Amino acid sequence: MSREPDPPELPTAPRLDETEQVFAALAHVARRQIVLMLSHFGDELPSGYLAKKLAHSWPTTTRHLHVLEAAGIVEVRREGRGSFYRLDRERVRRVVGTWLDLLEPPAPARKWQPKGKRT
Amino acid sequence: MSREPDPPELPTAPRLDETEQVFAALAHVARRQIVLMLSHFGDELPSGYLAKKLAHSWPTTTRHLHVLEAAGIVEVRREGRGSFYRLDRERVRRVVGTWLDLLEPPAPARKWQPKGKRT
DNA sequence: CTAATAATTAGCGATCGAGCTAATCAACGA
DNA sequence: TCGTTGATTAGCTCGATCGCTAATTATTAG
Repeated sequence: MSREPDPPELPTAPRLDETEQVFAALAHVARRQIVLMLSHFGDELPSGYLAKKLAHSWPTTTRHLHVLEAAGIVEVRREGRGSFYRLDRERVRRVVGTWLDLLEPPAPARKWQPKGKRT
Repeated sequence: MSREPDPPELPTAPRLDETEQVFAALAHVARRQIVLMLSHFGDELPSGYLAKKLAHSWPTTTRHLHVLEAAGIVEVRREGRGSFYRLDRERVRRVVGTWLDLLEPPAPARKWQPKGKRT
């Protein structure tokens, strides 16, 4: 059975811990700024460049980058003495977007009513 | 000039501290659960109902609700000895959604290049 | 080899967040 | 009035997070 050589774009629903990590990572303003900087650039940025912008010390930025990396939000490519970070836009969109979609009100908008009060 | 008597739905861009509060509030799984419960119900839920579901003590739930309220994500209505919480769906959608939209790549996808390396 | 640059790791102090129990407040029912 | 129920407030502890400086690693330049 050789239908598709590789499922190319099946955006599986985010796992629970994925959601956890991504939302936790995005909770800090510095990390959201990093994400936006990477996004605005479209490509990859070196660690030092980000560190300079962030009004924090470089090691602090490094740690934020680690948090983002652990959450799968960014990937790093090492070359020479440089570290180049790249945003996984899809992942952020998928995890956050999917969660946001859950906010749509369900069909008939059930209403809570006090227990044991029937009729 | 009487065009519209009242701007009915001008979703102003989220303020910076709004984004901060909302993202911080959504960073905790229990609070995201509360939001989803409220959303799924469509209407309002009493504090005790939420507390029972959450596998935490009631005071802990109370505090989570306060965080959500401070972020403007939920509103509370007191009646008798009950507290009824309601979700502000629009606010969540607006703040999170707007931020998510910033992730769209800008037009030509600029690329970073090392400084002082011209030509 | 040595100096300089890019980046991370180590480790510290301060603060914040989240959980709990106990105490308190407010409204209702008997 | 008195007890019960719904809910919050007070106060504590533990652990995680965040920021920093100093030290370390690794690569490149001279």
